[in-house]
Amino acid sequence: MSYYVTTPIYYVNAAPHLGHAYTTIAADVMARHMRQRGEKVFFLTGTDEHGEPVAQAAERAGVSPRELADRNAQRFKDLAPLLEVSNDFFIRTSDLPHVQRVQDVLQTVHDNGHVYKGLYEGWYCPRCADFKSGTEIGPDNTCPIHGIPLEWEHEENWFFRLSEFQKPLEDLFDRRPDFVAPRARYNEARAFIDQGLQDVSLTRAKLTWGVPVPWDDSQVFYVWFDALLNYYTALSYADSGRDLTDTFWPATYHLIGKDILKFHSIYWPALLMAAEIEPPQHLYVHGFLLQEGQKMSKSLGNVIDPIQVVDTYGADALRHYLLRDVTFGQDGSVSTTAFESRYESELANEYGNLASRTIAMVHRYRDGVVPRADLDPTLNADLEIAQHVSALVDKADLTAALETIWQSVRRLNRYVEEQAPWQLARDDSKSAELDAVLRSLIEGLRVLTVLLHAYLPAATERVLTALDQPRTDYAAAAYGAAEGGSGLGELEPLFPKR
RNA sequence: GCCGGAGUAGCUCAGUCGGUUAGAGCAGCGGAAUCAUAAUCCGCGUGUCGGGGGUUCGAGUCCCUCCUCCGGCACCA
Repeated sequence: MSYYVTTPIYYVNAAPHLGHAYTTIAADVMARHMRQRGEKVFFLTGTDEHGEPVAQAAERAGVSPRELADRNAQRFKDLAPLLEVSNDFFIRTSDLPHVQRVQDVLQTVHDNGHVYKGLYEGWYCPRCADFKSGTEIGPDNTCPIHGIPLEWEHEENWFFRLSEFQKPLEDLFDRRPDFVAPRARYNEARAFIDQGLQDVSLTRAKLTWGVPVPWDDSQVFYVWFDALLNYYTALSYADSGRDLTDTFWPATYHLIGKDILKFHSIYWPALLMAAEIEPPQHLYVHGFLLQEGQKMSKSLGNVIDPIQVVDTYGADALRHYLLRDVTFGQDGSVSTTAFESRYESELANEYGNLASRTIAMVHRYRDGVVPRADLDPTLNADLEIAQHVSALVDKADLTAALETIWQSVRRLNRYVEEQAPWQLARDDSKSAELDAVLRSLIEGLRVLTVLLHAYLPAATERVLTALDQPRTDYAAAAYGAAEGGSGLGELEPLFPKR
């Protein structure tokens, strides 16, 4: 089966921050997990580069929009490897093949009769690259997000007949109750549809930094349509010379933040239907990371800097923290003290030290060779959790999946205390017992490490190397999948105390 | 105003179809152990499950109502 997961493309004008890292990490965990299961995976992230704000910033900087975009996109591109993120491609909406493909698709929408010419006017925020209405307009006609004055704009442009898709969208939502998750977000989108859809402006006349409208060269496409199409266009050129569209479309999961729900749950499927392309399978809407009860925002200056955290603690630590401390799908608070606490008590003390003590005991008591003994069956229930974990990841319940694994990490530490191998080692008549305990511990550690691999790619790699059991495929996550007899290497502390 | 979500131990949160004395982690206190990154393990909670009312043999879990916070939409401007 094929599995296609995407992050939103990040607007290139902003600097990468924890929120970007969060979504990207979550998508990466899903992608890595599915690869372990042998699925054919494609994982896409990238940057959204068109629109007025970039053009303006470029002008201020005295460079072309393209040059500015090149410079800023690089920061997002660099973030992925830093976070141990394994995206298969990084799309930029300024990529020529993307631009061409957007034109193709939207030409089809036009040719299918879903586009007409109309007059658009309203209050426009150049930084949002969007017209504003209703409560979106702050006091004295300012943008409530940016606080800057809105500009009254009116222009003739092309409209997309969104209203025609009222019924098709209702049908889509009726037919597929899991189209948008969590449920609360489904309801929210559904409510928006139920109140009646109005046509939306598809193009802009005043902009130059955008995808030109093929049937009207005085216009470019409104940046949102250009941006949404990235999920589809990327497949056509990501793998040079080969079109992956038939393999991976429709996308399995678009991960998005709740702020862009409307575009993804309404405009996007409607647009695809207008182009006679199948809508994606699932949208999964995660929450916001809050600090001291407030949404993180650069302007508030209260952001945990992911680059700094990775620098000090490593990418695994950040990945673990974000998916463990914040229930995926809900808003959650984050703080440096909570981060440090998770790092020390869970990564260093529980998992890291479990690996250290287990491997050390095999070295000390059995010269570093895992005994060929039977496994202790009392651990079966705690270690045969692979199916349960994968079922949770299928639902994008990444926090519950990690919690499930972690229960068993704790179980193994308890097992060490219960069995007290150091006492068995003092009594020659207990030698067989000690063999069984050590073998079971090593095997348990290995199973949990395979399961954790999607979350902690770097640390688990080191553990599996030390165990001389490099397999990470999902079948290897079965208790007993590895035989005894391996010679163990050394393992430096996985998560050293800071 | 309408719709949704949330309100559970000092903190962060689980509680599936209503059912045994309401749970976990963290923090705190006491203890055990010594394989390990002084890492682990055990023990210790008198919580008005936001308030009130109702249904039920039985409600954190269902219904009504009110309060607070968050979000979506609408209205006003």
